[in-house]
Amino acid sequence: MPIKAALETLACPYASDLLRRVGDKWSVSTIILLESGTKRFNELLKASEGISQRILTLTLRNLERDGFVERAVISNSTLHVEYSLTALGASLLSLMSGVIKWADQNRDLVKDARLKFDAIREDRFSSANK
Amino acid sequence: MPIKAALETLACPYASDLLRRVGDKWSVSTIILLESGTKRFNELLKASEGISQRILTLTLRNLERDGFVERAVISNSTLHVEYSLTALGASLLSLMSGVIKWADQNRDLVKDARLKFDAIREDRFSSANK
DNA sequence: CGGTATCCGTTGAGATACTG
DNA sequence: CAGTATCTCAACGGATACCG
Repeated sequence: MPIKAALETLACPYASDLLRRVGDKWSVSTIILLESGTKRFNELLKASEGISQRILTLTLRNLERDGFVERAVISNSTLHVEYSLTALGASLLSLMSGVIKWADQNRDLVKDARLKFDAIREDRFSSANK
Repeated sequence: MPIKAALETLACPYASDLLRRVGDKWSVSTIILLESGTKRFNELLKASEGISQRILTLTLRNLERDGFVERAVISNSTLHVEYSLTALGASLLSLMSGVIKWADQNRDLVKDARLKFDAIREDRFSSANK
């Protein structure tokens, strides 16, 4: 039913918007890291292997902007910033859990499809490439 | 439970992969267009306002490669190509229907969060920009 | 009709160095 | 500690022209 509605209004801008936000390289893994509770910037940095400081900052800002993540500066003597999921972020995470489950259940089908597709393309161009 | 598992294996590559594929500009709307049945290339082109031939081709190739869409060349006198969802593609679409529903239900919360966030940033930089 | 080839501007992402 | 600044490279997306 939601799909029919989306079709009638031609495309579904809100879902596209969401998927583009969450379809970047680090957003989902960051949200997942925050599932187990509040984390500091450097905790997230260490837990996300391969991310740079700059990209983590951008990722967190984007998530914060959409209301999925909350940033709290703890006023101590030393600089201390804590990130946590908002209620909306937790809701998003439970949506993502469905996606994760689906991706896991169907990963072999996707893998096989790719192998098959790439093999055919390989055949088509093998003479030209050689 | 799937999230816990994903956390333990550190990140969820299959879901990230899926979201990046489906997080591009045209994949979801293309899949939605194919929900109502087989479509020809130019039907999809006309139904997707703003897309170019090249991008539609790339979008369809990617969807085909992952096994979500099937391409069939109809051997008539004139060139005729039909695209349709595979079973896997239909399954993906029903997953996406959940995403579409969520995005629709929470769009105001996201919108408000953005307005608030942007207003604060505006304040912070208004003196510098003026 | 259903594509490819080419070019080109914009955005995403990483490395590195510096700072309140 | 938690960022910002700057630079660089690659990927994405669009315009246009051509082709079997």
